[in-house]
Formats: sequence, structure tokens, C-alpha cells
Amino acid sequence: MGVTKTDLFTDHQNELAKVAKVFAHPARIAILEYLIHADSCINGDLVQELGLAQATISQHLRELKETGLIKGSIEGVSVCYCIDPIRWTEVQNLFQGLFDGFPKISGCC
Amino acid sequence: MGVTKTDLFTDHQNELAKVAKVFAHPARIAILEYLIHADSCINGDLVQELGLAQATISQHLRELKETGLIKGSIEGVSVCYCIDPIRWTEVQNLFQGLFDGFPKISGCC
DNA sequence: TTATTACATTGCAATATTACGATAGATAGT
DNA sequence: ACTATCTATCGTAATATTGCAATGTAATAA
Repeated sequence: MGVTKTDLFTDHQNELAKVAKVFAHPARIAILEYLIHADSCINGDLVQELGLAQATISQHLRELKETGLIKGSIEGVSVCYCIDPIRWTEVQNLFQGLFDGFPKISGCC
Repeated sequence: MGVTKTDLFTDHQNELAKVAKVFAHPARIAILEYLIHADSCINGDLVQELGLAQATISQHLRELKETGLIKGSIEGVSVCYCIDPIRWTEVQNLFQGLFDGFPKISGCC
């Protein structure tokens, strides 16, 4: 049906899945990596950098913004996007919590 | 169009996105968490544990299996699923690499 | 063999995502 | 005001994902 039964799962599971969905597209990974390594953070470069249309980039930026991973401030005619360090760490901990939950010494199977 | 232009991005970006997609559904998070905490790893419990149909669970298990995060061994009539420690660590490092790439002292914005 | 149990696979309907052209809004310069 | 530039949003088409009933498969039990 294409609709996820969120009510069956815990808030934590839904939250983690929602955040993971943002990482689940190479364009958004590319945007994040670009923002990480760029000393400046002008948006317009992204359309040049990735080969996607301006509307598509804008849409991906919106999703990144909605999860709080990035924030944009108006810089004259253009917009300056950058990663939100607080939220970044928060999301990092969310994933780390899942990964660390598994004790690598499980002898099952 | 609904089709991702994978050729525009690096292998690493595509790989990370592909793996993230597996985490992008609460049912699969729930399955992984169950496998982490269960001392035994019988599949059948999952249909009881989550409220989803058997076919749906089987489909999610398949996706988890395809990325290598879990592996199943036939145990008589039933199947024993468990997390693959090697792949688990591999995926963990994939995410950690992205998160650690961001220096939290970025003064931009 | 037949029945039962446990999963996997198929096929389909409903919803979600991705991409982009077209258009709108907002700011800066003339 | 007019124009140019940059970004956001709308509308739409194509593909992907989710969920489940029905069916298939494989192993065990009677």
C-alpha cells in the first residue's frame, strides 16, 4: 500500500527511520559532504557541483532542513546553507546508539 | 520521475544511500533491535512481535539480508536469522565516517 | 503418501519519492 | 520602476516502496 504503519512502532524507531530516510539518497549525501568540506557555504554552487536541476536541489535542501541537519540564512540575494552542529551530533548519537547496541560477541548462528 | 540518477554520484555516496535506505523503515529498525536483544533468533517470533503480516516481515527480512546486515540459516522447519557482526561493523564505520567528517567547530553561519 | 508447519514469492493496490519545467517571490543594481 | 539573479514552490510524470492475500516450496510428522 506504500503507507508505513507508524503506530505499530515506538517513537524512537520511527524517529530513527525518518532520519535514515534523509540519508537514503546519494544527492543528499553529496550535499552534506559538500557542506562539510566547503569553507564557504553558498547554495548556488550545488547546482553546478551536482548535475541536478535547481528545483531538485532545492527540494533535497528542504528535506535536509526539515530534519534540522542543515539551516539556511539569507545572504543578500542568495542563501547560505550550513550544517547544524547540535542536530548533527544528535543524529550521530541516534545511529551510534543503534550500532553500539549490538554486542559483536553474539555467538548465535 | 522517481528514479535516482546514481551515475551523478560517487560509489561511496551511492553505497551509503543504499545502506541508509535499509534503516529508513521502522519495521526494519524494529527487526534489527529485536535481533540485537534476543538471545535466540527465531524468525517466527517477529510476526508476533511486530503487528505486520508474515509476507510483509519476510519482505523486510529479505532487504536486510540483501545488504548483508543479517543472515539466515535453516534450522529444521524454521529459519534462524541473526546479525552479521562483520557487515554490521562495516556499515557502522560507513556512517561514522560521514559523521566524523564534520568538524563541529565550523564557524560558518 | 498426506498433512502440517514455517517461510518465501508472486501479484496487485495504494501511497511515497524523485526529477524537472514553469512559475512565483525576494533582493540588488540601474 | 525595470531588470537580472537566486531560490522556493507548484504541478506533473515516472518510478519506488509498502502491505497483504494467495500461492509456492521445503522440511517434518503422522
